[in-house]
Amino acid sequence: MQGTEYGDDELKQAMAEELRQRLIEAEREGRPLRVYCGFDPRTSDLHLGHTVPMRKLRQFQELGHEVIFLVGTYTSLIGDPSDKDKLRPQLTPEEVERNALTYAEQAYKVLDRQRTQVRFNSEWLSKLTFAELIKLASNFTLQQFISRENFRLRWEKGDAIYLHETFYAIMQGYDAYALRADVQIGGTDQLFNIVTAARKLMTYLGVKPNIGIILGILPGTDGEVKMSKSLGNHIPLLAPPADMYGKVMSVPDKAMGQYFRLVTRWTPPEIEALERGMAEGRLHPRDVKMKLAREIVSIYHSEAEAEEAEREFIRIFQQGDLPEAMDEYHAQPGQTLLEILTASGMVNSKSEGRRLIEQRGVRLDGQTLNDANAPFPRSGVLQVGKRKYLRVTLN
RNA sequence: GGGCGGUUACCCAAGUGGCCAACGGGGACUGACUGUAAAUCAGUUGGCAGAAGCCUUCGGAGGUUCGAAUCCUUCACCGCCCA
Repeated sequence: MQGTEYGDDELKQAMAEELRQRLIEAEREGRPLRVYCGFDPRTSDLHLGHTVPMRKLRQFQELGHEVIFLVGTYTSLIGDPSDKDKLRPQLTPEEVERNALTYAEQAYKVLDRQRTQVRFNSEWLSKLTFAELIKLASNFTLQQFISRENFRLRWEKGDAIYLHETFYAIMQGYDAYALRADVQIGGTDQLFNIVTAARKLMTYLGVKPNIGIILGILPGTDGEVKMSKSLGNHIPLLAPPADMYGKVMSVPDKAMGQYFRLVTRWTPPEIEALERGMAEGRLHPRDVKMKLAREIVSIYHSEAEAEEAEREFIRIFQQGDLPEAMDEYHAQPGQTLLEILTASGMVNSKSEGRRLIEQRGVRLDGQTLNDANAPFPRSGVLQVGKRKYLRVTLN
């Protein structure tokens, strides 16, 4: 149960106990547990946050259980209204299909391809009739929804809550029923959907309710809020090794514990040893974070690439050296600094370039440049801000 | 269906005829400090030019005015209250 977070000890114990019972039961029936987690294919760009439930699925897989990777195709067709007033364009079935495939492909960085069933919830949700929906919906009251924190806050703020948003819980509950799931995995934001909605509907429909495994939410690189692409605090799974390493290093110290538990392969005793080491001052947080970064890059790339990324990181940030690879730009004679900055895409506009120059953020081979309109002096490495480099050659 | 209120830059939000490219906060970016950070401090945050200045922006479209984010008309969307 590492990394779980029910926010309620009683619930946690009840779920742990029920899981134990279900395991015994399944054992007796000579079957594995059916474990699933749903994923939203609205985006195809997975990040570390997505891997948290996947990692838990993987553990079940390794213990020989049946794992279902459920793609929420039907949900995506409808379009998630949770971003209040922004109308999301509805995705076409083709787009959803395409996203789903690249999604699953990235998921196999964590999951065992051979032992993963991929299912799409449109399979059964598209066949539900209105009459069936009425019956399902009659299991819930408006009060239940309004008392959920995310709805309550919006309710109190006077923000719109659309009627069909309440369908989400019902749809998800029906997924669990359709799959006859023993266990459903999700983040704390899914607590209501998994524990309340799914269990209620499954019981109503006459099957054994699923057991919820509720995982903590991985904070983004800011260390504060949930990792998400739209907040720009995400670490994409497809990030190159050096970039991934650097992004992990930029995570504030206080969030390290959550990273240890949610996205590494480390065992609880190993994690405890690291934390104790830091608390007692024997281990430097920086070194521990470097170990963390190396671990994460190893998972998604390789041991060798992780070491390479680390060397690169040490060279650039700890020794102030230059990165090995950088973009090149061939300057024309007489071209000004400002022109080169914009033409090479180092800045978005001339105003931005001027601003950076004024702020002493533009350097050529370590020497600050301060004249935007002067012709570029010579070949060399142009650095903009902390981490943008460009090799400029001037004939 | 009726009455009222709202829609401002990446987000929240102030501004109710000129002093508005638009207060403040968050975020982001730059610099200092550092462990790469975080915290802190200083600065920047529409574009063109960088001297003055010009252009585009305050839900959409039109109008009034020397002049509009601010007034009027209309359309769209949202909220509240009443039915």
